[in-house]
Amino acid sequence: MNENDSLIFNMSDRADTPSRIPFVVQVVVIQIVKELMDLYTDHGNNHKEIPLPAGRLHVFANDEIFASLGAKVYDMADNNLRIPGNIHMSYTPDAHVGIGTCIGTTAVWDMADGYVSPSIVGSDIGCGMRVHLTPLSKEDILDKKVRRELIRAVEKMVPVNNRSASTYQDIDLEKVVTHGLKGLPQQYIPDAYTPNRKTSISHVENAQFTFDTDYLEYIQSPQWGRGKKQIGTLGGGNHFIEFQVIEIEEEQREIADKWGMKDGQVVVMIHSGSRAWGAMMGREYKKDFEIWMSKKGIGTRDPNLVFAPINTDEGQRYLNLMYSALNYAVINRHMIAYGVLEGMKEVFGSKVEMPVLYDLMHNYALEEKHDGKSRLVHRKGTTRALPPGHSLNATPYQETGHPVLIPGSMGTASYILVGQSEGVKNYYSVCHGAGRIRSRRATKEQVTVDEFSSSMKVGTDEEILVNHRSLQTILDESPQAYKDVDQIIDSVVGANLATVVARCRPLAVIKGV
DNA sequence: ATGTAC
Repeated sequence: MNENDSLIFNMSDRADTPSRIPFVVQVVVIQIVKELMDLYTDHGNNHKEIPLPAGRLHVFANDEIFASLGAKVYDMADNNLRIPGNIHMSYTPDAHVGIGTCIGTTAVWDMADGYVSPSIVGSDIGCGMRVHLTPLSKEDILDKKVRRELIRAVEKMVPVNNRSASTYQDIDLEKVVTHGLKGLPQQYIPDAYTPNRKTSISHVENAQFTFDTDYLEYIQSPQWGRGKKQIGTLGGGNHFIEFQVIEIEEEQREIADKWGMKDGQVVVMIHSGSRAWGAMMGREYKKDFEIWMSKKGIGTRDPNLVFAPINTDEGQRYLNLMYSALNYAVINRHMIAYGVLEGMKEVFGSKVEMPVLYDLMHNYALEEKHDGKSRLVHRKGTTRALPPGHSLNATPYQETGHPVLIPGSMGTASYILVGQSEGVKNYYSVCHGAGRIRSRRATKEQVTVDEFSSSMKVGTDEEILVNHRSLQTILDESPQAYKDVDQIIDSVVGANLATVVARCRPLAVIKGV
């Protein structure tokens, strides 16, 4: 992609991010930023530092990806840097324009006197990834008939249509948003998730986020109904369930062994979030922040970017309720996986085990200790990648560091990485995926179904099977909508933020609508 | 991303 293309893309994205300042002024801003872009410092190892008018932006990208970033993403970073007291702001190579803040942003404030921004967390709070290992190898599901059967069996348990209701009526919503995985009935923490029942939830990043439950009183009654109805449902857009086959990276074979991963093994990768529960939170509390800002006379160049100090009623209400959405997202992925396990049992027999490898998020703000200080780390489309030995690692991963789950696109590859100690320079944040190069609308206009189906190898023995009769309905999720994931991985590996443990190629894909 | 918002 050349620079002109990226500029056109970013200009057309303006429609999604309306701004109250006149168009002419925006052009001037972009030109100022463009001049400053030439003044960036190159630290080497895919790490660039850009002196924007409002502060410094770190960019972790190889030269090719760096050259493809349009002016609009720098304009957005400049807006975000205007929030007082920012300590660190960065882009991972998958950075692209989002609402108020780019996807691919890591932004940090001190807990003591810092700010929180629902715009930097983004709309799908707690959205993230989960991977389960299976006892199957590629040969077991190469037959298309078997894969079709598997897709059908999973769809019986995991609703993929927007309005279909949860399979589970015996889950107490208040319990799970309060206690996370610990609030689930015991039968949903099956032995088959792990050889040892006791460890199954210690494998995930956070089994429970604690918060002041008095704030749950702010949740309106329709939300409780909707939340209950959507437990264990997939959602639409980029959310998916994939059956993938893994190839271990030679140099990391030792870690792969410890994680129980083998060459040619089939794994289940899940991408989903907090559904309507978290979406409501973002919408509802954005209003709170707007009122706070107008009371204080604080304006922004982008009305979609709202923020308030952590130590305000508004900040506290948002943070506490955001944690309920993180709990929702984790149990939602857990229950999706439970549905997949039931589907697997139907096809491969009741003895199938499906241990969870890991579950982690890429949209949230979390209090973390850095340099001995408590800081609020916002990750909007970035993934935490803790290095070996870091004390925040989940118990089974203390020694190795935890698996970092990075989806590609449905026609390419996904990756499992592990963090590096040098990642401290970016608050241990890496990319969250390939990142879009085209908006949904632009993809539908520019990519044909033929191009899409040829990248899915339709009609060949290597065909990646999809649960949709026609690819037309999910055209905006075609591989052509995304950056080249190999370039993204090359960027973070070259920046010494993480290394590759395994490459995962899709064999079957389940998408929502 | 979202029973796609006012």
